[in-house]
Amino acid sequence: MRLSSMADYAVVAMRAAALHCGGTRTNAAEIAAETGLPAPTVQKLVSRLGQAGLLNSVRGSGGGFRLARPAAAITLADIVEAIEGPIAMTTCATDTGDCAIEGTCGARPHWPQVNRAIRGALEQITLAQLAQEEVAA
Amino acid sequence: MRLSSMADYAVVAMRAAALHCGGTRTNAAEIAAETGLPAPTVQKLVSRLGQAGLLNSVRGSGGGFRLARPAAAITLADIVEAIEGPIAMTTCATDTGDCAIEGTCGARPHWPQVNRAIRGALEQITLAQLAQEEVAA
DNA sequence: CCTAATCGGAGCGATTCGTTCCGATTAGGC
DNA sequence: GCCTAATCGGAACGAATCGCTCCGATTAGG
Repeated sequence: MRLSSMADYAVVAMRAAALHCGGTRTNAAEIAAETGLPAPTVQKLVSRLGQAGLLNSVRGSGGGFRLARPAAAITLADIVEAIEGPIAMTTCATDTGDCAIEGTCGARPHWPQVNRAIRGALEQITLAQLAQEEVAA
Repeated sequence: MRLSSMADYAVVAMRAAALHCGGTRTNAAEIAAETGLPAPTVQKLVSRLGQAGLLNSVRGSGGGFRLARPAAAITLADIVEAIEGPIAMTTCATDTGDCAIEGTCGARPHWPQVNRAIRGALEQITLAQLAQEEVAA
């Protein structure tokens, strides 16, 4: 019920990237300096975020990355899924057959409902909202 | 973003306990047999759940435990908090001062809002709903 | 008073997570 | 056209948490 540190840092890093909203490319070192996160960790984060399609990255000298979509079109659910994989409370919701009590688990049919509720809550928070200084009422 | 196996099992165990709704005491071994969970694990679960006040346990020969409240008055949030502690996406939401980037973390003011949304989603699911065979629309 | 059964807490092993380092790739300068 | 420098991408190591199991404390029943 607590998201991993990597996902936590990813949100912070994405917020920092969003503050470069003018379309100017930034790089991992700059994000690390602005956020105070360890530089290698930021590198790993942008790598994962790039694979997920949230960041467009350019390699080589003078390269860097920028948001692939407007900040308003990126939600917390997108960022969390990019780092942690599908949002699911239980393993049985995504994988099949690896649960020993699958046969007798009467709670299983109810998990999709819970997952939808959680995911819906995260989809309502956009990166644009997080980029604001003040918290919305 | 994925709850621990212990919390997952706790939900299954609590559901099994709720099926003994007639007020009859059950014991850890019985729950283990019904759910297929390892008996020692069930013992640890009921211990934690008893401390949290969700189960009333009676020790000694012929002892056991039963729900401390009606199933409709126990929510997923209660069970998860009993096993995993306070529901919080980030550590900075509960603890203070242990975050290295606390000063520069602009995302921090927004986390309470997220936490409330998640917790609200879990509070809407009661143990009585989980005890039903069919999933509610 | 003794025995048996159950809850409660402590210890160990395994898996995952987080961090760090090194290689592959590409733009810029000579 | 070639070389250099800078950046992303993936792989390996160490640490911490989590999950499982065993043993002791407590209490009802005989």
